[in-house]
Amino acid sequence: MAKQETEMLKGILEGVVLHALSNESTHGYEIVSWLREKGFGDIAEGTVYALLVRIEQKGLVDVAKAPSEKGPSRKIYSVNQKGNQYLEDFWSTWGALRLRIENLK
Amino acid sequence: MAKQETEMLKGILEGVVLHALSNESTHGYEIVSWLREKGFGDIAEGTVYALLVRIEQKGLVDVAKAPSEKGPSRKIYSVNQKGNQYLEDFWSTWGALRLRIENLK
DNA sequence: TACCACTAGATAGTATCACTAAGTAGCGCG
DNA sequence: CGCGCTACTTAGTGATACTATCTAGTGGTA
Repeated sequence: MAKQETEMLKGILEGVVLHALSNESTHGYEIVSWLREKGFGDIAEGTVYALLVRIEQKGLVDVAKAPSEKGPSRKIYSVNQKGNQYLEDFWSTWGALRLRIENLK
Repeated sequence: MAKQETEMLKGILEGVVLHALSNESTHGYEIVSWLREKGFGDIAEGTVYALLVRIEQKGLVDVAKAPSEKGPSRKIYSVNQKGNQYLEDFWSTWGALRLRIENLK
């Protein structure tokens, strides 16, 4: 991936994934393919799984185990109250930053 | 500063400063106050100076020494060819990312 | 059976970047 | 002389995305 994009994604990817989970609780593998659909195709799987562990440890999501027809059991992540609060902050921070950047040009 | 914003700035601040320098070559202290004007008020001085060293080492800017009426001599940074290329990439990366994010909502 | 492809997740180590905190240094003013 | 402003430097920290590799289960196929 382009190095610039890698750095820009910092602090953003977490919000993006959380946003996805707030629409529909699901598991890591599904998130990865969802990201690819949304144009974040170059993101490494390892990055996503690490991120999921992180938001779990921060207490932003609840986790449930679910069996899979094909493959190891899944971990289903769903955004909880704290996660929704975080998500709200994320969007407002993003909006403010976006505005300031656009005003530069 | 809010932790979310700190992370979001990664990879962006560099482009912002480079953009400022492309409009007018100037020195670190001036950049800091320019950033404050533009709404990036919470950015620590140390951060800016470290960033300037970085882009200098990357060869994105040329540096000239200039005396100051009041205080130690200044280092005047000006964007060179490589820096302009980097800046172009920065804006295109930013534009693409911004679009993808906005499309999520 | 042996192998491969796909699903699903974990882990160890690295690089980058913004941060805090503290310092150096020159100048003018009361 | 001490204070405030200008101007830059440095050491150390924390967060995050990266690469690369690993474990594991299921089904298909030569």
